Amino acid sequence: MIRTHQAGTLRPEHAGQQVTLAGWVARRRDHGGVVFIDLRDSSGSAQVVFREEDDAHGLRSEYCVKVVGEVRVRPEGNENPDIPTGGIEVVASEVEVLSEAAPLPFPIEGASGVSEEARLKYRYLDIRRQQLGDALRIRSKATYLVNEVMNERGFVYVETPNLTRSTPEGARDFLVPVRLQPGNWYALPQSPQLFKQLLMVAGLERYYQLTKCFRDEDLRADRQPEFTQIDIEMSFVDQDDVMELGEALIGRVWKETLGYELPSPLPRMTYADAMARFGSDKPDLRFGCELVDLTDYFKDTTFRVFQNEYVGAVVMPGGASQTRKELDGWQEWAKSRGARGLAYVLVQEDGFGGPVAKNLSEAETAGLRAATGAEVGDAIFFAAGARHASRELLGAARLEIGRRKQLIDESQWSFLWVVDAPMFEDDGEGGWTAVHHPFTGPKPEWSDNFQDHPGEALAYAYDMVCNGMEIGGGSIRIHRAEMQQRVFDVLGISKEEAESKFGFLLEAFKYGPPPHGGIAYGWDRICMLLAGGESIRDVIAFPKTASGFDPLTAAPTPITPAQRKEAGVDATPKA
RNA sequence: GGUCCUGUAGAGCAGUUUGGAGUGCUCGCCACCCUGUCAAGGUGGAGGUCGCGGGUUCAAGUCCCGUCAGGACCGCCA
Repeated sequence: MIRTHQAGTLRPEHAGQQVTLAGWVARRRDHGGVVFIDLRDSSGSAQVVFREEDDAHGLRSEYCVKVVGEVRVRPEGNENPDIPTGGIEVVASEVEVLSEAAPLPFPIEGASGVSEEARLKYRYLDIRRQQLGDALRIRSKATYLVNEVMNERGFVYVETPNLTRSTPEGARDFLVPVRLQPGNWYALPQSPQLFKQLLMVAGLERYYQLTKCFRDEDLRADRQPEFTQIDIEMSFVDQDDVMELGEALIGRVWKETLGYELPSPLPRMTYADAMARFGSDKPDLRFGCELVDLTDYFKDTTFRVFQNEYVGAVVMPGGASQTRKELDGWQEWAKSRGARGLAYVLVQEDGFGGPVAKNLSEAETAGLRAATGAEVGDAIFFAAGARHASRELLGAARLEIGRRKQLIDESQWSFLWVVDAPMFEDDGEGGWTAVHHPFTGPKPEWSDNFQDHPGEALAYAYDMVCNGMEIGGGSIRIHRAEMQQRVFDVLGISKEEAESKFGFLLEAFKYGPPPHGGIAYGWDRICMLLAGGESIRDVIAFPKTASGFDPLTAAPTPITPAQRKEAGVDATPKA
């Protein structure tokens, strides 16, 4: 090794030792006769002192240097209690510049306000900064913990292919041309879903993998075109078994990275409750402002807007003092979400304000505060219309209220399971579509008759939710051909279609498939939560921008005509 | 596909409402001074395609149109 010690590990007990350090010039304080350099390596940093004759004036930020010197306790009064190595300094006797650094595109030390574009282009410098470096270290630590827990529990780590076949359902596939078979294409997996079920047929019983998944959809703060899942599948299990494992896994990760003890067992909420109370299938329980169902309350109303399948409300504490501009802003906000607007009343000392108030009868206004729990000074937002859409609107309004009024306690963790989601939802064209995926089983009580009531049947599925974010989701799968056929029937998938899309899975299920179920956790999102990031880009070493561009490598790039020809991009597949 | 925000020196910003000389701030960079700092300090200096293209105007960073890039959201993401 070039060095004998790591800078961040030096303490007063090292005093008197001759050490060799290697790292980067973090900060320099040049006093002419004496020069201080903070030498940083992956362990932290330590102050190195040079005297005039050492000629350290030429050292610049982020030069990579080797320093030989003696550790000593700092002179009386010069200790810095704010840093771990503040009790000592290294008196340099020798310095070697291992490599120089050009002027930096942004500071490594100090100020954090740098555009993400610049940070991505010089990602290696961004990672040199403490925040991102720490985030990647937390991610690494958490990854080891996952492997530890899964190993302890007897899971078999299996790698599944990244070059596989396109399955038409779900997200858009990334496609890869195949030179050896011009005109034929691989797809990158959206998840190893079918493979892990095959591994259950294969008798492995317990499978897991930290695996990349690929989906060619528009990006968001919590979505990248390639992302990582902890993919898990288990045989001979019930829902409770998968949930127990998940709690143990996530609990261990939170405990050993953040020292936070997960409540055990985690609270469970049904999908129906979550929608009714929070207008979301992934409720953030860190604050109140629950939705109020006023459908009954307004059942005899003369106000036509409220003569609807569903009328609900959410209260904004202190919302009555909003300016006209702010209240108009809510209308714009609602319209941007595809709603007509967001009716509201303001609860004032002398009655109700706002344009909707005059449409309500005396009897309706009289009980409104009691019905909604609103206090003087609050605003009440209403949504009326189709039940599901109205609740989603109110749920989104609730989150917006939480943000604007800073009701969310960011120091809290709110974990829960959301269970009993519907199996199917209206596809808007008179048919049904799978809420989870077509291999998700019904809850046991629906196993015989889900096909007769597709709108009501509940899936044997579960989502783990943390702070209003879905961090994992799974289900108990169908393992009987007869039941799978009934699901395909509901979804309008013909035998031929099923055969062509999932034939290999159905074939496998002829050979004694065990009952099985599993779950997949969104690893980037989990690491983002652990690292306190605002975007999964904050925990990914080399992420892409919202348009799928990588500013560092400038990928994607055009291909040459020769590459195009060789790859067989334009070839017609043989019949 | 849609809505909104942003783009000014290497970084972060102000200036754009009300058009008038690239006007300014903090940091960084370069030179010099400086023997106890730790966001060191001082003096001086360099550094600009105001994202790009077009238009209006005597005059555009500023107004208009288009476009590109980044970000947030809606659609989408079984």
